Amino acid sequence: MNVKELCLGALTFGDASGYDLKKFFETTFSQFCSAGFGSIYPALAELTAEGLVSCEQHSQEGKPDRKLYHLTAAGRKVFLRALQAASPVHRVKSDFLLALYFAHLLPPAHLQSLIDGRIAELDRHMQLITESEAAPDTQRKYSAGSQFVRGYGKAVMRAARDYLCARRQTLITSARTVKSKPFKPALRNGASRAHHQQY
Amino acid sequence: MNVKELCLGALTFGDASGYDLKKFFETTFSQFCSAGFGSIYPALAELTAEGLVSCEQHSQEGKPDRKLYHLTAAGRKVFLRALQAASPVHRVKSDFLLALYFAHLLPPAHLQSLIDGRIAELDRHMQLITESEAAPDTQRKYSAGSQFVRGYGKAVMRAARDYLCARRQTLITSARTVKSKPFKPALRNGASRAHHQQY
DNA sequence: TGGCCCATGTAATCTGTTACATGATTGT
DNA sequence: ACAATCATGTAACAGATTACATGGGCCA
Repeated sequence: MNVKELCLGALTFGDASGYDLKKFFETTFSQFCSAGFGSIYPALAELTAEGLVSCEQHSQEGKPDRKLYHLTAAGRKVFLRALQAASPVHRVKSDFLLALYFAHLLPPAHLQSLIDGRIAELDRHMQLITESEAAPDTQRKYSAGSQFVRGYGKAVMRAARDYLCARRQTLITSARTVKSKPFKPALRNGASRAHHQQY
Repeated sequence: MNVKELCLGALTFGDASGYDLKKFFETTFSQFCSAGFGSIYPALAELTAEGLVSCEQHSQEGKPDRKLYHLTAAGRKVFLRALQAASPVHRVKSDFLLALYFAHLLPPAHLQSLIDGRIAELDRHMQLITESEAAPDTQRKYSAGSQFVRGYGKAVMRAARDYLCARRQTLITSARTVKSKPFKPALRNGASRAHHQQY
């Protein structure tokens, strides 16, 4: 799913401007995707050219003009097709976990702030979900799918938070001890047939 | 963290070829990143040109030649610096969750296979982690960081699995009922100042 | 007065994916 | 006979990030 399809999907919930879509992605879709203006605006232009969305310009007092985009019948069809055709890949890209993997190379203080920061981030994110559940906004908030995904997010983040809290100290102390005795085994099982000078 | 830095990191555990690194990323690093040959080989070439890794060619009988890469002192320094400088972003990109968000637009059977498939994937992944913990391989497997990350993965995946199993039926049934009464509220709070024909 | 919100867009750059090209060996 | 493993690479392409450019209103 690229930004174009993401925009189509968001527009199934109603008309919106590029600016609105960015906000929407940041809040409602933030658990599983992200997109910046640099990809949203070109995407909307292309979708308009393809006839998958229509666009109306609106003048506002004291604010810049807005372009309100609307999903066309063709756009809806394309989105539904894409939704069913896409292989449901779930991918995590985390410099946080990468850093933790190399705990033995990091100062304990850095490790600590890394984990504490992540816990705070998780708390903030879970808080936002809870608030969005409480606040009466649009009907979309109560759709089965959105409820399910919010629940999923909370469950997974809660587990992450619990794990981080429980194992935090263990990691920091054991990383410190391991640090003193460095090891460098070969990455592969087969014995290396040549040797390097720098060892 | 890009592929170049990822390669440097992997090479802190010992010398390896591009092919080895791919395997390594697929197994050990799979929880938080991924990389294909198309990025690994160019990355290694660039790192060699920059003097961050050194390279030795090895002839093998019955197998293609291998280029064994070795982290230089400069490379190690660059990696440590990058590791501490990087903002520890944790990002999820999931067409699976996106699809579930639009449960009201999908046939129940499709929804079911989506969730069942994901559960199977989680089981497989958790199984792989458990196996890698049991199998005695290199010392790296027992480093504090790798243990921590494996535990994290298992905890989070377990929570995801539990949630999916518990709410699966609820989603499928309630998505079906919502489907019959479509709604289209505006995406933003402010009332729209113009109207479209296609409604 | 400084910074954030609203609002749209372009252009350069970075990064990674996909497909192609080659080729011997081993297992089913 | 066919697929998989081992092994390295290139080139075209897709996709997204980043920085830039513009400009009024609002709040502390």
